Amino acid sequence: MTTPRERYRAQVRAEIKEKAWEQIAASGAPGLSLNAIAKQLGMTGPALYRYFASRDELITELIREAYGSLETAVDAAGETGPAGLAGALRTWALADRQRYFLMYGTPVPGYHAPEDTRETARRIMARLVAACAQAGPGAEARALRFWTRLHGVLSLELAGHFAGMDLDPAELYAAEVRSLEQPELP
Amino acid sequence: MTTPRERYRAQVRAEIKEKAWEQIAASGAPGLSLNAIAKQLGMTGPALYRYFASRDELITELIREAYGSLETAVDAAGETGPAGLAGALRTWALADRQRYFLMYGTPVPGYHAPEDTRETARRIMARLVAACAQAGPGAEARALRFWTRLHGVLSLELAGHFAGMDLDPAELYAAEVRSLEQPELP
DNA sequence: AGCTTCAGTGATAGGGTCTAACGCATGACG
DNA sequence: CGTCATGCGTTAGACCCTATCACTGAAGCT
Repeated sequence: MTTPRERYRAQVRAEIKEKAWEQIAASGAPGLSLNAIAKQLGMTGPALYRYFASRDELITELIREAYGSLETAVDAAGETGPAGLAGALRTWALADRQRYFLMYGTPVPGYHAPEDTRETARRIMARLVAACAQAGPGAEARALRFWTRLHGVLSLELAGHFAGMDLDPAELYAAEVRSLEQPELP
Repeated sequence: MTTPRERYRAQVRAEIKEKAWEQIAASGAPGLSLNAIAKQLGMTGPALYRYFASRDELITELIREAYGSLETAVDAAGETGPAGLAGALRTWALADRQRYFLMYGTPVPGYHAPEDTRETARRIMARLVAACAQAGPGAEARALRFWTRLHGVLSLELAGHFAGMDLDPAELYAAEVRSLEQPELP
């Protein structure tokens, strides 16, 4: 049973995170400003500290959400095999590139992700291994290659490094997916 | 012929960039502070604006330097073929991970790299294509795979995503290098 | 009805970027 | 060699930011 206070609190927390996502999409994580969020919600800056202990904690919470949403996206791909999973990953990433970079982008020296996101990461990896198991032997190694190769194409595409290169990122991505379906020579 | 003024100016600019690199290595690009740099050099914050028009311009200059240093690293690898080039890339990246992420990390929405760094990037890519040409047909496609696959492993390693996974990043990297040496099935 | 809890406020400290006006030394030049 | 302009570095200040603190007032609870 939730009290009215708790419901209100959850509501405001959700609104803060929503505005935070908008700001991050617009100007990246370093551009996120608690003051600006508060203003958008019609309150003053310090009020937000009722809901998040610090700016870092808010960002950590967003990272948590990002991991969670990737997990549900991967789960939703279900038993569609490696190719289906790869497709789901790409559409998920393209839906919000800054969300992708929040997880896989430039690390902040000294920052360590909380343990629960690392657990989520492990679960996602397990899903990946399971999907690769039905495509041949050596599921772990296959899943690892899957991850690194797709991340390679995806992160470069999302960062805009293919701009002006007369190249279709989707095709490049698809080619890597195909490369993962055939067995690797030692 | 350089005047004393010019020499002094170049010297101070170099010192600023040196301290900037130290700060970036220690706390990432968002943590770079002109005030802190000025203090380290024994002057006050505004003095730095004699040397760089803005914080962004200083960072842009560092990005330029990063591209330049990667180009010289790649050039130094010379005619050692794809494998040698891959090794040079990895040691260059490991030498300063934040430098790598300055080039290939999270992009800032709205920021566009200056044209000369894009030219440097093209030259580096040309080197890569040349190295791949001696390893078989389809040099461009091969070079592209080379780039995306190595970046995939390297960026995940540098960001610490392999931590606690009981896995040797160097071996993973080497495996990808091997994968690039064999011809790809369509 | 009274009391407690807590959301939101303004004030304040301390940091950042960046502009503007000002002293002052140094190099340039007649 | 003396004069003068160039330009380096300063302080002051505008305007951001995060974060803390004491306080007010309303809402919920007993």
